[in-house]
Amino acid sequence: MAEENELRYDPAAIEPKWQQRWAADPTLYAAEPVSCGKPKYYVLEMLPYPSGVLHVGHVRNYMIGDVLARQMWMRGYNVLHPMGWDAFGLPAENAAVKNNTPPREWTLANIAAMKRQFDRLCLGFDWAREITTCLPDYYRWNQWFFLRMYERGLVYRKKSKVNWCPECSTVLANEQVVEGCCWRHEGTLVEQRDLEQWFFRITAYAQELLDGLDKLDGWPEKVRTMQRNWIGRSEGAEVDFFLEEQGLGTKGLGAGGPGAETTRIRVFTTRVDTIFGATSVQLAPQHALVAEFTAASGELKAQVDELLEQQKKAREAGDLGAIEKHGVPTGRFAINPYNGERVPIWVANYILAEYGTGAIMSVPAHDERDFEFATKYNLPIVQVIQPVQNEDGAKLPFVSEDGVLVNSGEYSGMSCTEAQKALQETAERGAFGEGKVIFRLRDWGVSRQRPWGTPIPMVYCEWDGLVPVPDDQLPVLLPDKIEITQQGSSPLARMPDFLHTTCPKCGSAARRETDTMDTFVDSSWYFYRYTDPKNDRAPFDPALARYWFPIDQYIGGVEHAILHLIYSRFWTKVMRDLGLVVNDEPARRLFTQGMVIKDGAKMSKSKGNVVSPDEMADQYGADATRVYSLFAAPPDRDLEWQDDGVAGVSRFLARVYRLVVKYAPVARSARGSQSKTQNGGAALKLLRKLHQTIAKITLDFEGRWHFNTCVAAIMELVNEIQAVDAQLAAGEVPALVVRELLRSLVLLLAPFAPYLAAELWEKLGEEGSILRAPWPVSDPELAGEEELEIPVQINGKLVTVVCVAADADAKAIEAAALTDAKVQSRIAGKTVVKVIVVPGKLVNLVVK
RNA sequence: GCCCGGAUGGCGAAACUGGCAGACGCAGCGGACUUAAAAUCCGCAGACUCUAACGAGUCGUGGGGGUUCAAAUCCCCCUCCGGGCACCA
Repeated sequence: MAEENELRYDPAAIEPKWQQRWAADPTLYAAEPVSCGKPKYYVLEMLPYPSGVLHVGHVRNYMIGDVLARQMWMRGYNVLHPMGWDAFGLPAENAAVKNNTPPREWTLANIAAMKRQFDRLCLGFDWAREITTCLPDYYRWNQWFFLRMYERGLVYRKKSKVNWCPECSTVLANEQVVEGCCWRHEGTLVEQRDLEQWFFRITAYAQELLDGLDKLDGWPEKVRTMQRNWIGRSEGAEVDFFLEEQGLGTKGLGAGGPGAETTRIRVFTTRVDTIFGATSVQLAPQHALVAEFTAASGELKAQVDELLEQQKKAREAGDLGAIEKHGVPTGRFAINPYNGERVPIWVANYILAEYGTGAIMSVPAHDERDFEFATKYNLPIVQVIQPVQNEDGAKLPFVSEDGVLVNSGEYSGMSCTEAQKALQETAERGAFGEGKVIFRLRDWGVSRQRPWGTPIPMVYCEWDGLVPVPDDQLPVLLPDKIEITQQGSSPLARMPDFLHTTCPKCGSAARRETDTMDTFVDSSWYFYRYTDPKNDRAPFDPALARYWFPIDQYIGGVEHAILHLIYSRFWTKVMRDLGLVVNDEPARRLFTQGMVIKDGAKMSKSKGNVVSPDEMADQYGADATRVYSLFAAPPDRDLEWQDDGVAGVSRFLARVYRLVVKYAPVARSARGSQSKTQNGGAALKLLRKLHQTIAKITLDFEGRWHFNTCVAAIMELVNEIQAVDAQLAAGEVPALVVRELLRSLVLLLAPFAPYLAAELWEKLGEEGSILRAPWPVSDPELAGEEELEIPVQINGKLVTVVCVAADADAKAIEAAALTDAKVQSRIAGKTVVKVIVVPGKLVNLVVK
């Protein structure tokens, strides 16, 4: 038996010791070569932005991934568990202005600090594969991809309305605008500006991105739904209404050809079957035709300007949906191509120029919004669909799709679906429309007017125009010294050394593109670089990517559901089409962890409720911090952080330490082998509990990831061992059993509390690193109970519990229940109507 | 408005296929050890009622209804909280 003073658990001594030992052997966390013959497992947590201030909310997902990685190592998988830094971005520029430190210096210092924190928490990353996106050996491949995509027409430049955040002093992608505000600056309204911008043609993959979601059954339904909504597929038809030339009736009918757009108005509708009920055409204020109308009428122009102003205000208020509908009649008319009906053309503030064709037909009888508008402005309402089931007639059948057409000429009598098909065919034959699928998804605007990002590898030459930088001139390096300014165009444009270059084609003086790429470009493909991080001839070796991809388990916050997670899906498809990868999707399974809450709010610096992992580790140890994070709630749920809880876990770890150290000499003395059936009494009970615990934890790892109940199961096991301490101390439990118990206990604990487990592994005299020790296997024979306690209910209420043999059949259980004294007294004088016996579970007597 | 989650003791939670509700832990209470305290160990602990006590009974998983021998779990309706989407034609 060990001395008292050896029994004190001191993480401050144990943890640095093992941290140092493991740092000296980086192969411990390294993935093995692809030829190792083991099954591969790629577990990845989303790479962090190195902000320098880390709280326990940030590290929760790394702990989840780390526990998983450690268990997979022990189960004999070739595990890839890398980490890197999403190191470009605005905070570095802001810090640069504030502290007068270059962004690069600030960023690299933060990375060093965060890396130290990660190591302290024993997050087992393969640092040999570390990537830092702000370094040229990484971002040159952003440029390389940009050029490949440019060659394929997947990158283009155009002038367009873009979202401008005045706080960031740069353009934002649609995905980065949340409720009209910048995603980084809550409350800062995004302005609309007209700028020349670079775009990635993500819309070319819209349908595939949508279809792929059906196959991603390892992703949370919530994320898939959000992406579906974002992509926003609508099936319908485009139809031309003919513009009535003033005084000339329907000239231009069926014309087409050049100039045709001035004689037609193309609308998009998902309900072409209601077209006979169209009583007006509504244009967005920005519609090209509106400009023609207003040119002729100053009064109309003033009215339209007012509509534009209302739209702008609503957009700035962040809620275009709440705009009060206003419209103005243009005094012009359009001709319905199906029935020649003459309908007025209006301009309305709720029509979006950027969706569909920027023009709609208004069918008040069958669309709630059109109904509202028509009622307000006294436009006619014509019903053209008769619902199959006549609801109480007062209500208009706004959206009924299972109706029959009426008042619709030759189409009357058709069902809505039949009519849609027939009407589309007619339009196509008459060349005044077609079936059309449109998406809400827009192309990804990637230009940023900031200096701390990947330079876009393009050159403007007076003679050759836009010229891509040739591959052999990559990377286009950022200047060493960047002078940060917050206003106007990108600071890079004011740095002559960067700006001025020569044309790669003709050699004459030329000017570089000074916009940089959105940082989401960096994170769209980083996980491929981990497979081959040092490659200087290609972004990665396709053979390595083929081995490791797709990612088996991706872990991160749900806030990236439609940013990073849609961009990286797009990127994977592009890379597949470039022949670099064979997988269609980057990650097989996605896990989104819950938030960490403190004092009722999400942990954040601005709320002042952050808990630092360093402080926790100082006070209770890294192991206790880890185990608490996993024990307090299942990983997918929000976690309410309580320092007292960490203290409790720390007490538990101290108990484990004392228990193992106390009986380690017994375990070490064990010799020979013993048949598993030879044990009885306390030894048998302990072995049974042990093997039940192994089975439970193994199952949880494979299935539902309820790591909180895994920890609880280990606690139960420890409690049970401790309960027979007297017998253990008296030597009543064979040394071999003690050895198996302690050894397995330490192994089960190893993924959760790696430092403590390593220390105890050594104390048990075990050879080799516990990081690669095989995961214990549950023996079903030992895990099985001999006797079971069967609850007995009368009329569904628990009365007592009877003990029966584990293999007792229904008859035996029923007999045991009926002969029980308590049961007898309860059923005396009554009739047992029915007996339900569920072997192994319970007995229920129905008594009258 | 629409679509996802969620609601269980004083608190975090557990109950995996409908089968003993509250495992495990925090906070709490009582005891042992100690001159004392800390640490540790042992025990109690959903609410209510009855009983001097041993015990016994009733209620109980946001609310209401239903299915079933049996419901935290399945079905219908409702409330509240969190998240996402929202004139998308």
